[in-house]
Amino acid sequence: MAAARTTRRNGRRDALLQAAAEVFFEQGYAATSIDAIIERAGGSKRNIYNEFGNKEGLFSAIVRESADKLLSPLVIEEIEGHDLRATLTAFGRHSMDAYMSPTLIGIYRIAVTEANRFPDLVKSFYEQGPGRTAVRLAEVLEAARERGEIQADDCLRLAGHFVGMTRDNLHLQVVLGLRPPPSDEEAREAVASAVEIFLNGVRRSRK
Amino acid sequence: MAAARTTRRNGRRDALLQAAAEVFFEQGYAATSIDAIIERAGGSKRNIYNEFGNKEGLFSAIVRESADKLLSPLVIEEIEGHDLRATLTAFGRHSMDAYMSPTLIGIYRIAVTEANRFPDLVKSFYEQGPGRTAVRLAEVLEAARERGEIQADDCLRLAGHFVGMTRDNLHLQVVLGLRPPPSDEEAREAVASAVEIFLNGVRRSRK
DNA sequence: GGCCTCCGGTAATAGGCGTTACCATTGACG
DNA sequence: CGTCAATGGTAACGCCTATTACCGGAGGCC
Repeated sequence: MAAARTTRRNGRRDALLQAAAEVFFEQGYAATSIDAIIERAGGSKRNIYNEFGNKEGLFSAIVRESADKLLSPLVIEEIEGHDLRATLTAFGRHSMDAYMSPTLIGIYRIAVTEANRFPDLVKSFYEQGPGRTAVRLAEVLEAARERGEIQADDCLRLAGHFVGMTRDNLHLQVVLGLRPPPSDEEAREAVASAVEIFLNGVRRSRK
Repeated sequence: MAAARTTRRNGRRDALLQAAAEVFFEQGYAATSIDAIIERAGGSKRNIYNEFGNKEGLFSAIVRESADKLLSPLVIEEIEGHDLRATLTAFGRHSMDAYMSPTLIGIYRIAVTEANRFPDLVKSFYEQGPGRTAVRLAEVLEAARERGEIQADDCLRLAGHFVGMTRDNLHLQVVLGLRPPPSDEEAREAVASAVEIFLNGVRRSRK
């Protein structure tokens, strides 16, 4: 059967993706050479060109597959049902973990510079990630608004404020390589503080 | 006198910086060729190598000089003296204008990808820009805390929350090229909304 | 005006890049 | 066991890049 050949091929495919991701995230797209990837993955360039067609194809595959892997739990997971504070806290923690993961930091770094080269890729990355997160959170807030727990004009804007508050300067510093990702403890504190301010800020008593 | 020669030289220097900035911000560091810069600026490569030594020197000069130009008003300007709402609003508007300016967006894009190549440059960029902004805002908040207007544990963290809230997903979308910088009207609304939530959130009455 | 220094344009150098042509090898299949 | 298609390694190609060697000319200085 051809199955053996196929699984070996998939293993090699994964190894290539893994190695390529490392180099791309370290060096950026333009500064990464196919040779450098092969040096890390073993084998020969022919592997890459057989599997992904060219450099752009390889990079697209990386972004698509790692974004899928990292972002889908954020959407699927059901974090409603508790009170708003618990929901926001869980939400904040999940999105913080996702955004600070080395893979997403790497993708973010390249997405930012190569937005011109890969506009579609970047667009779908945003919509599956931060965009969808904000929309999802806006729905939660909308429900709370209907229950009379909070006061709000524009729930989507509010959602943006919340995720912005959790991102903070932390994300910026990590992305710029000025500090390592936060520990669990730091993440917990940052989210708790943001939740507190946010809840107070949008409480029904508001002006 | 050698003055004529010197001013002509400075004019050329500025033209080079200007053209180089455009290309760097459009294409990224690695993908930008010296030839492309010269094509836009006129003259010959020798100009660049005489003036800046090499590609890295040119890029460093761009970042240093435009960061100076854009960020210093944010620090020097005295926006205290009014009540906290007015101060926060002015602060939010100024920082939003700065962060959304094409130049700073361009620098940000490259800083993110080339953090490995220019660690010192990136560090000083952060410290002169977002870092100093947060520290400055923290002082303002600290004063308000001492006056009993707000309740707070960690004013620096609070300051981070505020700037994060104004950055929102807006900054992300602009940086990814998914939308143009906000109009004055949009900026005004976003800042007003953030100020409102923030003020409510940290008000003395807080729990 | 003559000298001399500095500046800027041209073209060369040396290396690196993505991509592909070519060939040896391998492993499935009858 | 022989055939054949797919696979993967090597080396080459053509292009592009940062950097510099060289040289002609312009402008300050005496």
